[in-house]
Amino acid sequence: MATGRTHRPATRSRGIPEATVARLPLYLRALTALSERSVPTVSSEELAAAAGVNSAKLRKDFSYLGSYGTRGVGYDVEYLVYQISRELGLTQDWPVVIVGIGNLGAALANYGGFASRGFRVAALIDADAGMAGKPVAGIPVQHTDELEKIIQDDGVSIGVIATPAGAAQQVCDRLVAAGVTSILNFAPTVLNVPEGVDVRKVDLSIELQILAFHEQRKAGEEAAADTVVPPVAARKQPHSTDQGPDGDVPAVMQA
Amino acid sequence: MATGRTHRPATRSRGIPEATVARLPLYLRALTALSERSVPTVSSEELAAAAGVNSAKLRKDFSYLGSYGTRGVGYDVEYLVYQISRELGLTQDWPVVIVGIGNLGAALANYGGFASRGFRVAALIDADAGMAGKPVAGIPVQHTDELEKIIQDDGVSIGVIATPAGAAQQVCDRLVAAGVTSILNFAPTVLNVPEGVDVRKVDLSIELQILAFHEQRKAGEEAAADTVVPPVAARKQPHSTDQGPDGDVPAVMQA
DNA sequence: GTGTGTGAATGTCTTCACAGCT
DNA sequence: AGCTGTGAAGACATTCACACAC
Repeated sequence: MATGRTHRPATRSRGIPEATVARLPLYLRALTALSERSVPTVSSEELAAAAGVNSAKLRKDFSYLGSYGTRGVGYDVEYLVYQISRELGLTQDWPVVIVGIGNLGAALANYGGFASRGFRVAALIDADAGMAGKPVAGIPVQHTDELEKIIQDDGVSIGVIATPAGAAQQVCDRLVAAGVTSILNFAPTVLNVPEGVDVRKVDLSIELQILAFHEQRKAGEEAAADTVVPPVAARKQPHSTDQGPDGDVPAVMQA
Repeated sequence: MATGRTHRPATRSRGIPEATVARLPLYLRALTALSERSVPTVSSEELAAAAGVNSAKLRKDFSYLGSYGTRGVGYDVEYLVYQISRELGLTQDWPVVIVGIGNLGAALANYGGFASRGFRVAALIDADAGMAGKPVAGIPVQHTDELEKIIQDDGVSIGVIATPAGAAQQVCDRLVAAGVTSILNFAPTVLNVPEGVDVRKVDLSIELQILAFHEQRKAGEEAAADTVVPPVAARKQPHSTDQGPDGDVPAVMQA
């Protein structure tokens, strides 16, 4: 699945499943919190609870990275933080441009977790000439004309699109032409990109619609006490919390 | 999987796969665009291209809803819009509260796709008393004290959390206690909720980290021309576009 | 005893390929 | 002739359950 999976035996090969990659940031966040509290080691059970997944999944995930735990003891927090950071490529820092500095763009620029985790806002870009020079989150907004120059000068490979839907494809084309190969798209549009460029999208309205679907389902069920289903007891999740967190199976990897 | 799947044969039962549910909003958006251009019918191939998926997947997805197409012809646009809207529960309108009116909350409040698709912003809530009364997107911000009253009076079942991470769990608890059963969480925290409450999370920093992983991989590959992999040709996606869109396999459905 | 690491089993999603309706 | 709808195959992901290391 990954781009070039060689046929190596199995363990520690290149070839971490996408589902696992999507959870690594979650583990990393939980581990960072533990690290700040100076907790030295953690069991899969504890860490899984903090990350909102179940422990078997977590252990399987970690097994793709290598054998970083100690049987009977658990995982060394600092060591794991480092290993996951490295695996995710966060030991280097990635310059990022944000295009479209409306409320959303400003929110992103102000977002703390940005700078803290290997990302650096290289530039804020907006099409409105009136915004040029105005500082947002301490960084002066620049006009779209500067886009190509900035990307090339700073070696930016990750772009964030926070423009209205109508402008997104055009911005995307310019980003890609200038050398960006990963795009995080907040505009509600499907972007067309050439092969080799990754796109991930974040779409508020889609998330809400999915919630509405489940919400509707719940309402329908109350009325349907005629089916074979015991009122509410039949739900999954036998025991504890397990913030069935979400999932998110990217498979972005495309054209 | 779903809450109470009865053992009925197969077709048109309750039991639309989560992966399908996650794509329905995408189809709906593409169909709405076609509808606005007064296109009467569309083939699975065309619609799939517009939504950024492949046509087999789209047909399979629609088959869970029923047989709404016509062989040799395609799908009736208006009819499909209606059927998908109904399936997603968008024919009723859902009052939503947004808690935390910073840049992000304001961006969400201003987001157009909101009102247009069955959602109505019932209230904007912020803990800062200084913001009370100030209009955002034409709606006056209210203080957190009003939270419970608003939820009960308006019968709000969907809440959006756009607060800082530190406040999120507390806000969540209050939302749930007041009757909210679906939560869209923008704060970078794992929320603990009782069984029966759905949580979806949107997390900028996680998305960026996933992009960084793939970005790093690309960089590594260029150097690794020693493996059995032809430089760049081995990538998937044999032919056309197919905005390998993303995926997103929720499985939220839990406690 | 305790908790990791992992084969094997199960479940879910995607893709193929073609029968069957229009 | 064209395009949908869907069984069957394959890929992927999760969960189980236990051997093994500490």
